[in-house]
Amino acid sequence: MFTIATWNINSVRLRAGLVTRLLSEEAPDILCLQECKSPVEKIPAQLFHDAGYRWMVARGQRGYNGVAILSRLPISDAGDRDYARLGHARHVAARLENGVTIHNLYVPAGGDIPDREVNLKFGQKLDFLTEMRDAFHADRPSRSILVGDLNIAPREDDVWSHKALLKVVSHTPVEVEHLLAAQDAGHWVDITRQDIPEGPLFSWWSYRNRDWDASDRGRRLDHIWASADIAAAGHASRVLRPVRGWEQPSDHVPVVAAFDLDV
DNA sequence: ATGGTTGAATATCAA
Repeated sequence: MFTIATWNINSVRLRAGLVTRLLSEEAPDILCLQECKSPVEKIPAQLFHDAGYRWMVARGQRGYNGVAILSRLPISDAGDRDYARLGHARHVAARLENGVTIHNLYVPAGGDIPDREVNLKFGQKLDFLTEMRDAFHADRPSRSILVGDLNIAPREDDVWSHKALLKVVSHTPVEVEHLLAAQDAGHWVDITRQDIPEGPLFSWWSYRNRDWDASDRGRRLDHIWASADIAAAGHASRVLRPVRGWEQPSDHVPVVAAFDLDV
């Protein structure tokens, strides 16, 4: 058995202390981070190493984006893809010794206006998802886990108000359609919803709310998927809501799952 | 309809 967590950390250097707190309190075998906002060489890898996470596979750039996989189980670098040719550090993959591949993704947020004719970023988001679909169609994943900030809340109960968010980027029908097409192409199973089929499970709350907890205007943007061949091994999903209340928090909280597979 | 906050890098851009 092993456990895996995904967390958009919104600066791995500013929040290195929150990362070590999570490693200490939750001790996932693997932690996938997004929005590290750091070149790889400036990620505090030694700190994580000293906390028992001796392996790291990462991609980074100055100021924006950035993804990292920390692990206390041995992992090897399994490459990356530049979906939609944006030149951004938004994907990295690692492989466990048991042959399981971990994909860590940070899908573009997509800007404010959900119309690719007037908002370049929205088009890039859709293109990114289309290329994910095509890649999974060309090479159907097996013994694979895909996690990350997918920046889309696909279901009605993945947002605080389906009606209010239908025209808000992250919950528009065209985005949901693109996300589900990528999921279907890879025969990916949403492990969080396999475990917890109904009800709100928000993983993100805006910084712009006076009281995130009381108003609870959240969205489920962070996901854990598994390829169909290993989906039955996934269980014990959790969304760590209290982390949003930690000192100087990220606007996202970790999502966790366990897999009953030999390591 | 609007504005609200945060981080990186240092004037804005991205989220």
